[in-house]
Amino acid sequence: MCRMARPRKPLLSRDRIVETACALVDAEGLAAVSTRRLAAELGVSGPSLYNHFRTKDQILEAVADSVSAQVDLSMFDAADGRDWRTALHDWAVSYRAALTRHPNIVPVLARGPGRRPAGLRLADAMFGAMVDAGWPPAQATSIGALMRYFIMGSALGSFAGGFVDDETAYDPADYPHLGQAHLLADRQQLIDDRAFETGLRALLDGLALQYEQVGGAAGGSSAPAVTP
Amino acid sequence: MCRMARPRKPLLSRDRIVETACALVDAEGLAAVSTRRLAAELGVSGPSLYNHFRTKDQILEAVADSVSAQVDLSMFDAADGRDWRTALHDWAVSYRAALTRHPNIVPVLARGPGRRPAGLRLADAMFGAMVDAGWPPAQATSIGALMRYFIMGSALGSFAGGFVDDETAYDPADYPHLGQAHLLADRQQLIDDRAFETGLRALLDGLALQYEQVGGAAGGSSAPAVTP
DNA sequence: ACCTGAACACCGTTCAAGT
DNA sequence: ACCTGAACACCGTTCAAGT
Repeated sequence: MCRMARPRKPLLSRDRIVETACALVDAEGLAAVSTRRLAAELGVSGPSLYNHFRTKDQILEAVADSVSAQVDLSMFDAADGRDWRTALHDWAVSYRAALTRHPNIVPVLARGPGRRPAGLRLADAMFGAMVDAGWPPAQATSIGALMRYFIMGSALGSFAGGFVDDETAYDPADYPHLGQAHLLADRQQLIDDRAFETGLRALLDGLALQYEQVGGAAGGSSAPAVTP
Repeated sequence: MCRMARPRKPLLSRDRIVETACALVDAEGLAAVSTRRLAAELGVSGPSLYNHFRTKDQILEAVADSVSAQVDLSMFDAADGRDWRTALHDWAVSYRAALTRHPNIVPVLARGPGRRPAGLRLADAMFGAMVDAGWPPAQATSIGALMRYFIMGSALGSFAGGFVDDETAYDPADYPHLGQAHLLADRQQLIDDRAFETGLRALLDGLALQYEQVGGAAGGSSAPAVTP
């Protein structure tokens, strides 16, 4: 039919692999991703993937990075150091929202940014914003770390979902205070949302206290800097 | 030589399997634990394990629970509700210490207590102590959850170790604030320790603020209770 | 350049067989 | 009761072969 020799389009691309892998992880979990299964989902045979990624792990890393890329960083743009608290809050909420949209990939994200570009952009933006806001670099590093602990921990496993949804699971003789624990599974999202908000507020309140002691405001962009 | 027919001791026991599995996880990571490898370490063949555990996952659950059992809970014994802050601090430190002694099993622990006895004892003790200290049950649940987020997150992956130890890894053109990030890998433990202490202090400071608002002290054992 | 089938050295788990 | 070898249906990855 067609006389012109047109180049056949490749069946696969990195983007298509990452998208399909992400959908598979979301739908069936990390364990469901085998190279053969993923390839089948893409309509090719297993080894084909190795033309586009060096290992299966790099596919998962790419999925993780695509999730990191969904985190809003625009709150750090306003170079006004005075509002570090609001920025940190909004960033944390956006970060957690991205993770809870794809909870099954969190264990991969939790390994750290490594060489993943979106993960590094995220770390860079928040560290820079804290330093601009007047936090000493060592403290800004601590804030980056502790926010990460809290956010990853909150997304890694539901607290409520960690209990079994079975009335008879927790004998009051063994665990006198866990009588209602099996109910947690029901209201998972509500309980985890509330705990996250409570913890985030406590964290920010506590950091604000430390910010006063460190005299952070002096380093902000709206005041003369005292540190180099 | 021996005339008496003495019953031959079984080669395996649940305890010996758990101990060996824990040592293997510590030394070589979760990925190194296959039933065949673990069995070889124990001097038996792979399928033998199934006489003592129903699945490989249950072996890992048992390892995780043995780590939970190392967490000190004695600070919750003193039924004196007034010192919830100190108790919570000491508990968090002991919890994290247990996890960082066995970091490779943390992903399993992070799935939640489920039906693991030591994990449930831990949740029960801390929830009970917070309620005794005057926290309303819903708030005590939030505290249990948010402490868990923070502690698990801090143990799950080193923040510092999540960066690559390579001077050329982070181009300042791409990541203007990550110039020193490759140094983090060097001082991993120091940086993570400091971030944990900073975060824990902030969390407790923030919770103390909320405790005042909730009028928590009124429910403590040293004052007349106002709630049923 | 990109995809394939065959192959290698592994997996977790089951089961009939031994003691 | 507890351990074994053989077997099943899988893995991730390599590689020579095709286009």
